[in-house]
Amino acid sequence: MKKSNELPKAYEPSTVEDGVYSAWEKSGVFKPQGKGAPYCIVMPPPNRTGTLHLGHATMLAIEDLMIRFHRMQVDRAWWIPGTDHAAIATQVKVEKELQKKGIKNPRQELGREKFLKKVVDFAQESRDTIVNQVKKMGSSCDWESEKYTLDEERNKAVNEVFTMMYEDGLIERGYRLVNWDPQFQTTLSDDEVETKEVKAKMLTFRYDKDFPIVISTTRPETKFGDTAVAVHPKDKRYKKYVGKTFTPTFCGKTLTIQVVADDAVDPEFGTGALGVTPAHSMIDEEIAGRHHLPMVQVIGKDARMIADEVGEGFGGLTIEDARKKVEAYLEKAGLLQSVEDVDQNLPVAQRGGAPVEQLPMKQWFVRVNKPFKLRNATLGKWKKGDKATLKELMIHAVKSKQTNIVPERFDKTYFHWIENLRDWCISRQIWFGHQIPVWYHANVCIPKKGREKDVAKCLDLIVSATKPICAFCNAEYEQDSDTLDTWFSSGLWTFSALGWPDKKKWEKNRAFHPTAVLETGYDILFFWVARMILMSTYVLGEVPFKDVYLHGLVRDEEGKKMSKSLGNVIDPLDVIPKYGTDAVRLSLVIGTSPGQDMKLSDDKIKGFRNFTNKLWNISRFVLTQVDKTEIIKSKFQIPKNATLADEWILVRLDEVTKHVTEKIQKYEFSSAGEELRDFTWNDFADWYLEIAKIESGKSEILYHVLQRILILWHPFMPFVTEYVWGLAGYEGSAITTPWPVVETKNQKLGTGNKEVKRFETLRDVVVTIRRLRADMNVEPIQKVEVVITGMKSLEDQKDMIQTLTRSSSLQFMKEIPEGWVSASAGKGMVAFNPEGTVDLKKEKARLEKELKEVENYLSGLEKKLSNTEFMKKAPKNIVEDMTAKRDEAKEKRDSIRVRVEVL
RNA sequence: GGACGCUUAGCUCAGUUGGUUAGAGCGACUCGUUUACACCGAGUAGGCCGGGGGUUCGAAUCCCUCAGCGUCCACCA
Repeated sequence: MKKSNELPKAYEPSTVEDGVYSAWEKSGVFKPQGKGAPYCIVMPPPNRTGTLHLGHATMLAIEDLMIRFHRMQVDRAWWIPGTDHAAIATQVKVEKELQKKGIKNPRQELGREKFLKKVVDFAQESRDTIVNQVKKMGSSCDWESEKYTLDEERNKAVNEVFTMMYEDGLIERGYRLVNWDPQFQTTLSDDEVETKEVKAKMLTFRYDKDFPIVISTTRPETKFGDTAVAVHPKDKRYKKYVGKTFTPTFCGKTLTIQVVADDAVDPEFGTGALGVTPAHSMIDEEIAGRHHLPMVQVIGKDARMIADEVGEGFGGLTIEDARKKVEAYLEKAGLLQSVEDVDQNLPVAQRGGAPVEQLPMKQWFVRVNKPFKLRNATLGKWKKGDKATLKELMIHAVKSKQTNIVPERFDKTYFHWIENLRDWCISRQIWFGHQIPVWYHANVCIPKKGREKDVAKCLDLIVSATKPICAFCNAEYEQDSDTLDTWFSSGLWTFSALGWPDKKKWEKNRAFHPTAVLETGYDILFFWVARMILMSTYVLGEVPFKDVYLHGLVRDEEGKKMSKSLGNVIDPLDVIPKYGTDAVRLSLVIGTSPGQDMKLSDDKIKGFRNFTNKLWNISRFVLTQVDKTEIIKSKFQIPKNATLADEWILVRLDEVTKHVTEKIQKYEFSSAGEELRDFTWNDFADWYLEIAKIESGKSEILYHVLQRILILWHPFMPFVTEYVWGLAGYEGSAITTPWPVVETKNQKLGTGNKEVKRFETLRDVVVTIRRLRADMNVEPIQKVEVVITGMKSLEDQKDMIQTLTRSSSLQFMKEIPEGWVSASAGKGMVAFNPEGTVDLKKEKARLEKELKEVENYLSGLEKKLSNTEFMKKAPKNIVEDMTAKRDEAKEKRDSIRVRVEVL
């Protein structure tokens, strides 16, 4: 072990961190230990699309904090790491990379097998990078239980749930309108579609000159697919046409247009008549559904016009070209009434940004509004066999507080999203992902011998993880080529990571589910959190996690989103070598609040780097003061010759310990860290350490306080605390040291406590003495007078001042005025005017005013405390607090009264 | 259009079912380098808590209203 005076003056994180981490990893402490209460966090799996960003770093810092805290509370803490295959995101990434290398159409050119191999290789590389970064952050996760959303076990879970849902009628195949991304040739869920504001032209026109109704649209090219014109039922202008059918010729194509009345139409907008295009607009599809209108698709998967369904000359055109051509046609034919420039919200793909088309397609859907028979007793509300919908389960999970969202206001957002939730399209036309476990019967039936009559019984479709064999004929089954939405597998994450559906593994880990908390950014509340609740309540009948902690997004100094194109990205791997992991972690945890975006700057991280260095130097100093051979390893006890300063620091230490513990439990990490920093820097380093330089015999206390500080800081800054722990020679390692439990039986803590007050007054005196020195010729006696009135007698004052100043080498006033209280103070003297030098009349007036205020305050409190209704519903601690405040105010009132009388 | 959030010191933000004199970090300014630390210490200045109204003995905090900024959802065809 190095001697502390040989330690470098500044903490050098880069020489420390890797060694500390690998020592932890080797010792096996990341695995759940002992027999405490299960405490499990399943890590939100980062996408295997490359590298981690600060959002991930935030997630890791907070989760590691919670895990370490609970591990030290001797819970069976288990943090399961993993990565997400991220289906479309990863595939897109690889396609782009391959295109850069000159392969224009990677999927066509390579074929499914070769292309998938490329994606899998890339995903593996990403995984290795990510794991490295996660370790760099100091994350104490159990690497031996690492999972992947696309590994074999997770695939089993996916197939199992798919089958269950299919059997329950919750998954069905249907020909419906879906979001289609023409760029990547796949469907998208509603959540993967964003809107972009663009300038558009709104045309007001007739289909042809004989058609009686004028309509408006920004998408004239889709009008080939119109099958109706809808008007409001009460609109007098169009009443005579409702129910009639027309056959106008629109740009060379004959349409069949019914006029229908529907409440969804706003009579005030445009002409009050809406051309209904069921195949290319969700709203129109709904209207069409109500009136049983046919659906005519005019745009194909390639985002070009379908030749058979449009007028001559329009087939094969791109949407843009067709739009221009329709407009030109209408104008030429004199059908165009007006053209107006409008702002339009264009749906675009979240990834890639291409405009999304709404097309009717045969796809797989999860039905969220369909009642089904529950397989388990669910959420304590439903019995096995009861009927409910998935939506109802999702709502009840949060309404009943079985899952708590922090901060609470996101409840509303969550409920609102669920209420508007439509069936979830889960099939994707991409290759990378869980292939849909559905098999289709080949068209040609070649009957097996003797089963000729049964051929009619051949099943068209079988849901199965493995290739089925037809009982009646020799036709082969072919698996659906589509894959599942990536969120389908992530929805199962909490329990699939714990081994479900494997019976043995699941039974072994059953106690860890529901997991303790899900910590993630609020931006994926819908994508993921809601779907995990859906899956877990459906499959297991219980919530996936007890709490949800949502952190804010990390933005740059100007509040902009960090993005590569803006060049304002702070890469965790850049700042970690510069300032150390501990500093980066602190800057992501302190000065932030849940659900609120945070701005991060280099200066902020630098500030916390300074703090880690402060802690380092505190330790260095303490270790020079301590002769470890003298320190007995038995339990720390307050020395018999303890001074007031000693008692004060120890009382504060317990107080801070208690507060920090409570705050972490309440997810108030920032506040906990701030209080701890204030104590460490202001109380311990700047004040107590200074006294310890002069007063001897403090080594035990110094050693004890340092130990406690290291423990309390450990979840926030694991590396420096662990390293110092070792240097200081404390028993074991910081990571496994039990969290201190503060005895509060005989020692009431809190700011109202008399003892604490006394010590604090004492500290104020010290501070004032320092000020006195600084302002030696200014005589700021009045301020000192205020401090002295807090003490009971002159004897007390003398005693206290002596105690204090013994520890001070400061110089004080040269001459002591008559009548002042004086005390020896090391090399000099310190003096106070007990009466103060204030104007007595002014002072009396001031006191009377103060008295009035206090009396007022007191009567308000008493009024409230005598209010029976308030007393009934008010929580105990509030009442206690108010009572204490009342007593305190009473005391103050009495003391002021006395002083007023004297004057 | 609906919902949510933000507005507090020059900057970044705390402020716990209303409580006495509104806090911290950074920055600014003054002073200080003698043995833990200049990645330091001791101090100082700086606030009509976005505007207006209300409830209350008492409001940054609760209610109403207006304004600016931001986010999400839905979308008008």
